[in-house]
Amino acid sequence: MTNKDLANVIFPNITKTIEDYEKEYPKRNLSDGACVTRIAPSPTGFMHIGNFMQAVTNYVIAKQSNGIFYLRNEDTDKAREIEGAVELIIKTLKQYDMCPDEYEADGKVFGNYGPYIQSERKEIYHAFIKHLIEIDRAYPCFCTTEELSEMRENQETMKTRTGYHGRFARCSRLTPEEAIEKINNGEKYIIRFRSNGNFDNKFEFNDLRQGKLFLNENDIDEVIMKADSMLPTYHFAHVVDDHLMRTTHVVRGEEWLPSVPKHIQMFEAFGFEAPKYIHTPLIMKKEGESLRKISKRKDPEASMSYYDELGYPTLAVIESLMTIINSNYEEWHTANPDKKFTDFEFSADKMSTSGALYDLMKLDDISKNIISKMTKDEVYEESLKWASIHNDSLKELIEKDVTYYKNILNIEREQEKPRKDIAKYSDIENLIWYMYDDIFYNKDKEYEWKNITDKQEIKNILDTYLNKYINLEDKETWFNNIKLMCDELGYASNMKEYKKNPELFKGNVADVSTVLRVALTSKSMTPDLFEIMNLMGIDRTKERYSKIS
RNA sequence: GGCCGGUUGGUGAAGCGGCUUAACACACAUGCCUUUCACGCAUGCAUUCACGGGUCCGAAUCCCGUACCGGUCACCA
Repeated sequence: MTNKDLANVIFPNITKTIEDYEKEYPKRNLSDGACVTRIAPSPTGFMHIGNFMQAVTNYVIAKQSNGIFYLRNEDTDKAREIEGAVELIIKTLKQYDMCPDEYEADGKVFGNYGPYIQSERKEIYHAFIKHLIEIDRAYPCFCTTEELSEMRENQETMKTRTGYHGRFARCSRLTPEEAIEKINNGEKYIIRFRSNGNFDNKFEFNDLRQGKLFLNENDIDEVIMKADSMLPTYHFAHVVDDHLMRTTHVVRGEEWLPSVPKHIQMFEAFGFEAPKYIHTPLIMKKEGESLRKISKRKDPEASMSYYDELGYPTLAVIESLMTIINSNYEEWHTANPDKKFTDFEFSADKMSTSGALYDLMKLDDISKNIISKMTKDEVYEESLKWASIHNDSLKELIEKDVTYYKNILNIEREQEKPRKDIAKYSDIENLIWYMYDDIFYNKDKEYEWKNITDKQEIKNILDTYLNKYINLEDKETWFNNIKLMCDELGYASNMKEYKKNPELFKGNVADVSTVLRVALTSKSMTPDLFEIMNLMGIDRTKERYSKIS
């Protein structure tokens, strides 16, 4: 009996050959230099910011080379699969305007290189495994879990390298006859790849980010097909899928680097060219003195839903990630303010080498800049979209009077140097509530008086203002009136003079303005007072001032 | 423990043997401008690149060792 017989015993119904599949999934017809990238999540839960960062990287590489960015659902671990996980990832990608060119969802396949769900590719994997068995590069292994862990313990006490290799690889020495007999006896088995490597040999591997690396050859006979589901392990699926789907660049987490020798070996066994690899740093978080991987349980910001809930513009999240992906992104962006992030020339070797700390402050800064450059209509639309899902009271506020809301947003906006106070849509409510009378009068608030706190003096300023000086014609007249009032009441209307001889005055025009501001809004920090007063109108201003006592 | 990688300010980092008295950005501080805050502008913030040794006329940059940090060693991806 031969390996061919063995292969037929294991896969009696597999008739397609790997050549058939080669023809079915031919090399993609793309322009020179076009990159085919992918995001290959396993559907085990939420969308992690690290996965998302890889998605952004893949997306940028594909888009800027006129290539293809596709999504492959790696659902070979049925035990860990969580329903709806991939749908969430696709939804997130679409939300961020990074929809894959090819993917599969809701029973529909988009693209010619599918299925894009691994559990639907079983037959393909089987054909490839069958081929390996035929050429004696794979074999069934009948070792039980118990035997394997016993072996491991032995290896540990003997202080030898653990794993199924060399003389420890018992089943690798089974003849086809023996193997077939065991199978016929109903013994459970898995399929292992037959390594031809020598751990003491090094080979050169070129990672596009890390550069030249010298890695030990793999000598472990890795499991390539699992017993119960007959589905492939990650390693094998990676080799088959990325070849058949004609992936040119694999961007994946650094945690995969140690298994590169296995993957290279498998590509070689088939005579396939391996893709180019970019192993990306993990996103880290500082905890006390030490760094650790950003974690789903401890760090809410690890989940993409965090940014959604707080209402960060999608572009802000992407750009903040871009600054980690390539730290020269920011400089490029200031030099090319009108270009899209996909136009940025990504270079793998500029990726950071150590684990990046995700900086929420930086995100806020980027986000403030982005929102400040939006028109009032854009902010209105985006904030309403956000509020409709995440904040009922803001939604109500907006819809009560859309024009008024837009006018509020427009204070110090749509000008050359716009105000930057909104980092995320969830900030808005707290920034504008005092513009609404029903909230203003019902809210339990404190007036943030500054230098002038004497009730009598405040009353005096407000009364004088209301009686003689209130004027909303234009900003200049308005402010001139305030200055005139300052002169009358003994406050300095000119800051320079005040600074020269502060003792000559009761205070200055800034102090007086602050009183007018706080009395109107209760806050010492607001956008331009004239515009606020103008928006509210004289009657509402009088009303609010009259409530101060 | 084996293998691989990393270590530049509060943070992200640039630099890859002389152009560095270590870029840029965030944060922070101060000043200016200003009706406050913010915006904007200006200035300051690592005499030093984990530590020790070596190579060299010259090192953050190359080599060796030490320490620390991270990844990985599953029928998980």
